[in-house]
Amino acid sequence: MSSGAYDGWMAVTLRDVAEHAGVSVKTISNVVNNHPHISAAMRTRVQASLDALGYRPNLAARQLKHGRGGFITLAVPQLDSPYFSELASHLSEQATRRGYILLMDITGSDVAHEKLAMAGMSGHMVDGVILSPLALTARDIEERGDRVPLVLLGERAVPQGVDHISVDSVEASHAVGQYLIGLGRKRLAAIGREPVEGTSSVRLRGFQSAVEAAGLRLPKHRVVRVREFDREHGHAAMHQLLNLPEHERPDAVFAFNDLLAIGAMRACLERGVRIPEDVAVVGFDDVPEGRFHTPSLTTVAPDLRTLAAHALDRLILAIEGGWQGPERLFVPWSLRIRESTGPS
Amino acid sequence: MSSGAYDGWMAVTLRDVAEHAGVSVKTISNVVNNHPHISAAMRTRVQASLDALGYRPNLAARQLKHGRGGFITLAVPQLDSPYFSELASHLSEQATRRGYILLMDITGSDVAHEKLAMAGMSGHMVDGVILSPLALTARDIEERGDRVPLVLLGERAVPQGVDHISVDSVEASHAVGQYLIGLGRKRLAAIGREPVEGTSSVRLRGFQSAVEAAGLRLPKHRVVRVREFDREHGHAAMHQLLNLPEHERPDAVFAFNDLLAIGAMRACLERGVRIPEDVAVVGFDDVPEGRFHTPSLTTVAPDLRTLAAHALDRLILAIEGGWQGPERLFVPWSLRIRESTGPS
DNA sequence: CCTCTAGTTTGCACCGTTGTAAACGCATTG
DNA sequence: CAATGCGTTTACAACGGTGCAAACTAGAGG
Repeated sequence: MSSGAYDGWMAVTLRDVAEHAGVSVKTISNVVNNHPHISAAMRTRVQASLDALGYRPNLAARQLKHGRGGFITLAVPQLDSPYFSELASHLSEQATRRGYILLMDITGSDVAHEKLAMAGMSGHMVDGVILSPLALTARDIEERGDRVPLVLLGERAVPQGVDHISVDSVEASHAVGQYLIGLGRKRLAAIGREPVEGTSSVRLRGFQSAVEAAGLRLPKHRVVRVREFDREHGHAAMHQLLNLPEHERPDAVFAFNDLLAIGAMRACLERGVRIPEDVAVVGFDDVPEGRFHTPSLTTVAPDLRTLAAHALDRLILAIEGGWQGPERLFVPWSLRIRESTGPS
Repeated sequence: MSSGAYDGWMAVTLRDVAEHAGVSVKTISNVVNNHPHISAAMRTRVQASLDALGYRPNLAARQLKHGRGGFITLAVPQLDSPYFSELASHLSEQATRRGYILLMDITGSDVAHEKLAMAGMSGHMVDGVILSPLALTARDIEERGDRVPLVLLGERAVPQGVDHISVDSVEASHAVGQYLIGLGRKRLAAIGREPVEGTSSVRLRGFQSAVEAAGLRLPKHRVVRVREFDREHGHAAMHQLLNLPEHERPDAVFAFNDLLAIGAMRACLERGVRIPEDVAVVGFDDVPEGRFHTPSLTTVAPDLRTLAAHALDRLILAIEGGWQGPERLFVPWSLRIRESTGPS
């Protein structure tokens, strides 16, 4: 081969070890995979050669042979958001513990990219996919051709026939609404409505039901639409709310994630609006940043560790052939009350 | 569900396509890799079969054949820190664009894990490693047996003979010192000294040189040691500084990363210390969180995009066999002045 | 002493793809 | 019309590892 990836360094193969130990290739393979029925003498002898040469199995060859790769893809819209990077951390750690390697695929909320990820990305190396869809519709997912094991995360696009894991946003958002109303707040607002069916619609539904159950209203102009769930959009959205006429201005805001909430709080500061005296703010996700923010942020904390565990349970079940049918799982959550809503 | 005749799920191989098109396997391969010297007629005919069957090349086989895997590992101590997740984002995106897939390996600043990562992790699939060492010493790195192409990031452990890329922390920290002194601050402090040679010693050196050049002092008790660079430790460290006797208490603090700074600011709030009036605070990294914090954080912004680009340039050079010897590269940085140090 | 088993070890084919070199056209030439 | 050449297609052998079944050990039993 021409291309000199110079450096005579050549990987040690089973053949090399076999030669060194003076036995057949298959025997080495047997020892490596510790098959039963190997004599103790042989085992130690082979092990010595193995160590001497520093053998490392070639994963590519292995997976080519028995068709499975040991890779799982996590496809998320972005990594540089604390929610996703924390999720990725948990998944990566737990996947490693279970003998899989987690690949990360950043889709950038691009439909084409999400479809590609869903199809198992780059061919046959990927045994399963954990997808947090943002752009994909339920139909897109239903109609996927490939049959790579798939687990969906998050609130968006819930098609039939696919495993789906999330926090129960409706319930949690309902609790947020009740909590704010319990504080005596009357003019509630929400930040984070999106154009498509997804996270926001679910959270809005729960929140709205609590508001209406209390005989209050959540008028359209106090539900602000955003394009992305980041600080900048939260910031802009809050300014919009503060531009409302005095008697319409909110005294409590539920932002559908923490980043939006943090942006919103910044806007309050700029306008001299006090938190929590003038406006109470609640987020969703419990990112570490919210705990150290001034004021610290009241939020819904989903149990990400459990989320990751469930996702891997279901995915590995499907990969290893024990899948019995789709499940819809919810993970625990809790409301973390902090300074942004004042003393309870 | 729909999609015609070929549905029974089995990966489509070159052989299947060859049969379908009535030509040899190699011809299909040629078309897929668009080799020269293929007649237009053949090309369209094969393409038709390719599309009809939905062929996807099997990466495992491909890499088994030509020995290279197309994978790069990024090994970082943690992902759930905004600095690393942002870095990972850039690297992942740029790696994909260059035809490599980025694997992430979270070492948890564990020596053994870092060594493993450095050795190319999981056998032969990984063509190169980008490592941000935290626990490894320069000797560990020098003595590595494997010869997997390696690029180091960050300030720690700079051995001979290995590519190394970072921001020039000494210079940047010097600038931070000068800036604070220029604001009229006299009792400077630093947060983030570590037990071992690394990021902190470099930043401390630059900062200290500026302080001393101005005829001031940076006494030991105003340089606080931390075990980790996170908000909690910054918080504790600042409390420690605020416990100093009145005349020793700092009027300016340089935290060696933004998370420490954010924790420190929280401590100030708790003690009723005003920022920037009583204490000016500066961080390092320019994480998005600092821009939206109250007060927003003055910090050193390294150019992560360039950092990622350089790292990949060097690594891919080594992988593809054009490496001429180690280089030490610095990426641009800038000082972002915000509320935590007041109007300049 | 020979057969039978059970326990070990081995040879071989094959996973899907591609490099190499040889075979096949087909058209241009002497 | 045969010789030459070029562009196109094909057969075959790898890459490294593992499933399968055959081949070899011994020790047990007849």
